[in-house]
Amino acid sequence: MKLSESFFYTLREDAKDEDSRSGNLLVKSGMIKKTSNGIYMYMPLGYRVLKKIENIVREEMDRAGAQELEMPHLLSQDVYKESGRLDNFGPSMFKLNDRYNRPFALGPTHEELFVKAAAMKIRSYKDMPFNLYQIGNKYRDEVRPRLGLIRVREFSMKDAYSFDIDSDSLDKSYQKMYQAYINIFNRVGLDYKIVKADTGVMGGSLSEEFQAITDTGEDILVLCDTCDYASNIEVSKCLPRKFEKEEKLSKQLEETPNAHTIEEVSNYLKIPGYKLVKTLIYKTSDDFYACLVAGDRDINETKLSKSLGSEVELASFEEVERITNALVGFAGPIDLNIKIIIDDEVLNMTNFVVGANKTNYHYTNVNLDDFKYDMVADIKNIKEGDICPSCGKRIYFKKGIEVGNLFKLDTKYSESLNLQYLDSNNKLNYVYMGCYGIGIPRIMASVVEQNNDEFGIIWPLSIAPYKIGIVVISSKDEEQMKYALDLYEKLKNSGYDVILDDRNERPGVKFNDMELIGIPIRITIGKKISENKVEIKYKREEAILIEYNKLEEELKRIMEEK
RNA sequence: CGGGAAAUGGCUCAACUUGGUAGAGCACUUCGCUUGGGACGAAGGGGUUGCAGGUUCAAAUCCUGUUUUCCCGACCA
Repeated sequence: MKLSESFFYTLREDAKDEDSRSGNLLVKSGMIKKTSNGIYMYMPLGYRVLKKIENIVREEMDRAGAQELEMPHLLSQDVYKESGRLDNFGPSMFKLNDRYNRPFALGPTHEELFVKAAAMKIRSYKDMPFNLYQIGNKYRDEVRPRLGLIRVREFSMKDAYSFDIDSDSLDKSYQKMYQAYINIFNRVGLDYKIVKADTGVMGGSLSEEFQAITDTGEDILVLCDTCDYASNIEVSKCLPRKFEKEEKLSKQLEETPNAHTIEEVSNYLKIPGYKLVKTLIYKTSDDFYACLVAGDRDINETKLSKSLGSEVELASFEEVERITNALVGFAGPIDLNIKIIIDDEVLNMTNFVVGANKTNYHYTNVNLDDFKYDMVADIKNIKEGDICPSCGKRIYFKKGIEVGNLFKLDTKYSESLNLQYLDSNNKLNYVYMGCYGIGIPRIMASVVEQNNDEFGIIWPLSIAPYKIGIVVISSKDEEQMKYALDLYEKLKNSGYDVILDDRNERPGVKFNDMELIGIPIRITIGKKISENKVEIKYKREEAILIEYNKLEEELKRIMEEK
């Protein structure tokens, strides 16, 4: 592509409405443009990157034996009614009506349709295994779109679905996808971790995530270098701490004026947070629960909701005050008339402090015999520096962007949508499914988050919009232009992605643009061309001067090496 | 859906407090000059100030409503 004859622009100023480094760089370099909150145009340059990522994904999926197809995005809501997920998605599904007022939706995910597709083929155990996938847009009315391409409402996703006769066979299909994912994320040049994760609205028995490591990430990863433990904090186990044994004392009502928060109470009573027990009131669709954790811990709502078998939500201030007969901040388990769940760590605690369900009062020296509880479970978040649930050494945190996930769905959807097959004993069985997602724009954003500097993006060769950029120092110099055009044609004919910056601009403008849009290999044709020499530069490394006719050799070397 | 901020040529912002009919830099057009790190000079074009009401002789400016965007807390690729 010749820049002088192309749609090409970059911005000089930062984008005012972007809140992430990657979003800002992608907008500034003319790759994307926001049209609405969480909805973007992909400009020609950005579109090339997107398509290159898609193609890598496609190649690896095909290589793993999956077959590509295309599903509609406009779907009757009946599709989700059948599986019972219409309510599950709730407001995050874009809903609309057709002219006869029949309810439709823009597809947020496609398990149901793939089951229908699979049903066209599956009759007997001989019909499996197989794996179907598509690369297409998903629509989700996210609560808060943000961070450029990281959380958007319309995005291209690769979603694959495997169909197997039993759990062992599913495991093999799953492993194939796992390996394909490793290949994909290596090829796009991401620094990532694979972590255990929550199965969420997808359901099923196992979920793992591929997480791009970056501080911009929205997820917290729990990692251990000693044993390779890696988990999303949402589902990470947290072993209870042991505390020093103490003689049990009897409980005391103590005035704690205006001490609502753990910090205020621990300051007022001059005791550390781990001598307090926090009581938080949660509600499910039909009940309230008091949840107790050590004062210096946070509740993990994912684990809590797993333990209760229901979605949970923090009760409102009004509800808390009605239940405890006290202002918020003084809730406690003693004489409380709702179900009580205690974190397993509380079992190890003695002589602790709890709210007294009376404004401005707490109980001190409380022990487990002082109140009844209905359930013990691990409902706390693990903290940095806690011991590793797997090997007992210390864990640490990193932030990540979820770029891919794998789920073992087992028979969840085949049961709700009645997908069965006949086994060799002439018995009907439910099909075992797995589903596997990759967010294409998220890869794009994550790669930018991980590969940029003060000048701009630094694309890896594999997904750069163009691998090579030729800069002509003076477009009015006939000799320079002659060689540049010659080189441009030659490289293009050899199959390289190449752009030629032949604009009538000063060299600084051209260099800055090449760096902003992140072209990995820059060839500069300037005055030295009269001595048959040009400059070649890989990413931000030092430029080197080489003979014009040794260029192709050098390019080959770079492509192979990097 | 809650809490905070903003909306003015293509972009980044000023003028608003104290109403008087909109300005700068960048970008753009033409000419000249310049070409190894976002040059320079001259002359130009472009905005009914997010939208709708209201107050006023007069509204970018004050008031009310509304929409959109951004930031802080509950979803997921």
